[in-house]
Amino acid sequence: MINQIAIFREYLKSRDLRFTPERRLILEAILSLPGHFNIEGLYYKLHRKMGRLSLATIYRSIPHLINSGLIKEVMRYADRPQYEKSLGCPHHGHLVCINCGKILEFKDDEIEKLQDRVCREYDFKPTEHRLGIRGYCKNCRHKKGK
Amino acid sequence: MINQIAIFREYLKSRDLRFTPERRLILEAILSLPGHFNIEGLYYKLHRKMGRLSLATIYRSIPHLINSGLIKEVMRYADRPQYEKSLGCPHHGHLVCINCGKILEFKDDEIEKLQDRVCREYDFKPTEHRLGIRGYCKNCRHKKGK
DNA sequence: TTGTAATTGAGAATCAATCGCAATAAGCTT
DNA sequence: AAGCTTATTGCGATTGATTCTCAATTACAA
Ligand SMILES: [Mn+2]
Ligand SMILES: [Mn+2]
Ligand SMILES: [Zn+2]
Ligand SMILES: [Zn+2]
Repeated sequence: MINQIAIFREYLKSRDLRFTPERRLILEAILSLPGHFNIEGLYYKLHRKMGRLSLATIYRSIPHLINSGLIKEVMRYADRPQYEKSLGCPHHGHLVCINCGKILEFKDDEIEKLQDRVCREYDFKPTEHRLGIRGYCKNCRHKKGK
Repeated sequence: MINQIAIFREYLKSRDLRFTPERRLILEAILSLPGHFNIEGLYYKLHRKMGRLSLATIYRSIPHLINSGLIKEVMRYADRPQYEKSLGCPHHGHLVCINCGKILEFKDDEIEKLQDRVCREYDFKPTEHRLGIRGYCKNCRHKKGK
């Protein structure tokens, strides 16, 4: 995680941007978070811990964190975009339960390979891909009703 | 397409909803559209053709069209959700060019099978899935720059 | 034709995200 | 260490898509 802070600092410097305490706090909060997160959750976490940190500042730093490769947007199914750490976190797809909201992650190299094949077929140079499956998780499908 | 109107009418009746001229016009406009569409485009198409048709009415009928299986939301990458006809349109993934905006569609049964396998592994009952790949299309990748 | 409950259009309301700006401060240069 | 330049912050105002409110209309079954 100290590593990621260094990466962020370096990224900022390379673009003539400043490494501010606010940006450091935002990144640290994200790194200490377990799974996915959204702006709202991040704001409350930071706002609770230390008094003032503007929501606008969080919104403004998200693009920088994405461009530096530290986080990525993973979903936009629901109301708000969801993000997750991307450095050191292998690419994966998501199973989203539309009943209880639980999100399962899965990794499948074969699918990734087939995606590459599709891109080759179309002479398409991919930069990002998302595979999301919605439905009912193990618990919810067996609870009752279909 | 006459078929789809019948389906919509039946769906509405089954839920004690009314088959209004506005709903018919909205569905007809969608059916006459070639590919993907969004609310804004639909509104302008309908508004141009025939004077008054409220934006609110369009927003209100989208969920009904989705629930009746006639359309589905396919993307939410960009600013606004994109929809497409779903009846008689086999499931497919999307290649979205982040330079020119072009959208290519692809179909891959092997990927679909692997997705099913993943669902089986997790005892997950899928209702919908989306595979989106962003990057540079054939033209844009060869134009200039990387 | 009548009655009832759903639907419409228009504008108001909501709410996430962005913007504008004056005060602040990061970080380079002496 | 101090000064300078320019990016950044917080705050409130603004935007813009979507939803809501409500009175007037209308589908549709009896
Ligand atoms: Mn994930
Ligand atoms: Mn499509
Ligand atoms: Zn569940
Ligand atoms: Zn392109």
